[in-house]
Amino acid sequence: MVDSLAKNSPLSTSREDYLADIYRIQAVGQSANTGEVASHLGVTPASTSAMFKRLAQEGLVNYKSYSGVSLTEEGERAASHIIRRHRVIERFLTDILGIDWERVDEFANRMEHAMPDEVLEGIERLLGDPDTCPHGYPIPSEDGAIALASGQPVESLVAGEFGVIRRVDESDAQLLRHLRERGLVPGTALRVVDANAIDGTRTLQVGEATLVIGQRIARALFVERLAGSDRQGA
Amino acid sequence: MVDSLAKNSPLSTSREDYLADIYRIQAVGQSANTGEVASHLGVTPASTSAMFKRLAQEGLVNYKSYSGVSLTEEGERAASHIIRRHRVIERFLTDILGIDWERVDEFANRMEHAMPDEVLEGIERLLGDPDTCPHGYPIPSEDGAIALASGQPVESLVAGEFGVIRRVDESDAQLLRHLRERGLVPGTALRVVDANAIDGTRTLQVGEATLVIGQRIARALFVERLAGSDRQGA
DNA sequence: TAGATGAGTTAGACACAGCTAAATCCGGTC
DNA sequence: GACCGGATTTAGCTGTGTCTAACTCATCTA
Ligand SMILES: [Mn+2]
Ligand SMILES: [Mn+2]
Ligand SMILES: [Mn+2]
Ligand SMILES: [Mn+2]
Repeated sequence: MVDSLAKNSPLSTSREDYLADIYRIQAVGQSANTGEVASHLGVTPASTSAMFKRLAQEGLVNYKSYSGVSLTEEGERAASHIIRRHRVIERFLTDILGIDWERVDEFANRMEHAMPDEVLEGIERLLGDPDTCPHGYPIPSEDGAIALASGQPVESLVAGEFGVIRRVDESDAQLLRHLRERGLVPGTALRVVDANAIDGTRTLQVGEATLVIGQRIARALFVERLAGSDRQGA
Repeated sequence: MVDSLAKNSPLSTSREDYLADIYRIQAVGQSANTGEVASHLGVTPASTSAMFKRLAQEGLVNYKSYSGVSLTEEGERAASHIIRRHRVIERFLTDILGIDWERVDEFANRMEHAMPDEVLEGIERLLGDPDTCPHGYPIPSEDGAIALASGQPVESLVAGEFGVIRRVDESDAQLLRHLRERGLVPGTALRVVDANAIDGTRTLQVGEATLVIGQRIARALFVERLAGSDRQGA
């Protein structure tokens, strides 16, 4: 309590990156421990340990030695603010500047710390207040409210089912490029033609094309299942 | 020479700000001494002195103790690159986002350090490769070439002369707001109706309106003189 | 249940970029 | 030509965020 008197001083770039990473880890239900965060951010566990202590000191996380951190209410507010920036910037880069979606995370990761609020709002207006980043993840509103990440993995669909891609795993640029080149992006409709139980491959109908995907991709595509899941031959 | 082996590592935010400031000082023919730079950047002379030493070490400036710095060729290249970013971002903020021109310097000053080259190029394309920042200062090309700052102060015009505003002093946000509110922006044509020798005020004809300006503004507006400088009554 | 093992923390160091206070220099003034 | 005052530099310190190396803890195994 004593610490949070010097309020409203902006968080350092490093703090913002740590908080956002903790947020993303928590969002998928994992626990944010030292090693996890360290490897995501490309720093040593020692550095992460030191930062956990600082963040705890400042009331942004709850920190129990040897067992990781969780965001406090204040930390969550700060984190969602950065995530919001990150995702809006990604949208800007793809939609307005035409940059490939596998590169925008890296760029947004730098820009997110330097964007004044007014500029972010201007960009949002320009974009028409988008709901998600280009990869389909929800953009938190200014008060921190955020929709649930939508969709279930294609892996969970059985032969004959229809779905629309709502979101894709955005953690690997190679994978993202691969998906883009095949048109596997949010908004695309598909049908699972066949699921091969032996080797885990699936055959998808995407528009006119048919393509076979493996487990990796079946787990990276999150779809909204459509009602017309009729038996395949008809 | 020995130092510049570890090339291409990006310059720190601080170094970029110092270099850009030295560049701007040199561009108006002044010499970049410790006090000047310190007061522009809002740091102490001691800090500036330390930075001068670092920049000299790295081959970015020539530094003679007690007599200031000048940019080396390499330093000038780096500086013009930052100035370029700064001015392109300013254009983006005014032209695309509609932010008032008296606020964009502050924003651009943060954003200029975090903008990847590809993003800057995308923004330039979007803007149609502008020649100047919103205040009329030339944008250096990617190879560092830069046009001369155009125009002569309104102060140098005599009664009856016509001019078009090409550039305005951008160092004071208050002044910029004042100018904007009166339509005194690049591209605006004006005529000097009268120059009062006693108190230094001038009467300008701007479109339909007539307005009286003092010395401060007469020195802040840089115009291109137009040929039709006919005597006033006839 | 006593180690072994691997994850996590601490200790000590470094680079950066800022500060204050105390020298020091340099360009005039007398 | 000595001296004075303001500008500049130096000395010493701080805070941030990183690292490596050495440690300590928690847990799982034998
Ligand atoms: Mn970041
Ligand atoms: Mn994304
Ligand atoms: Mn800057
Ligand atoms: Mn400008």
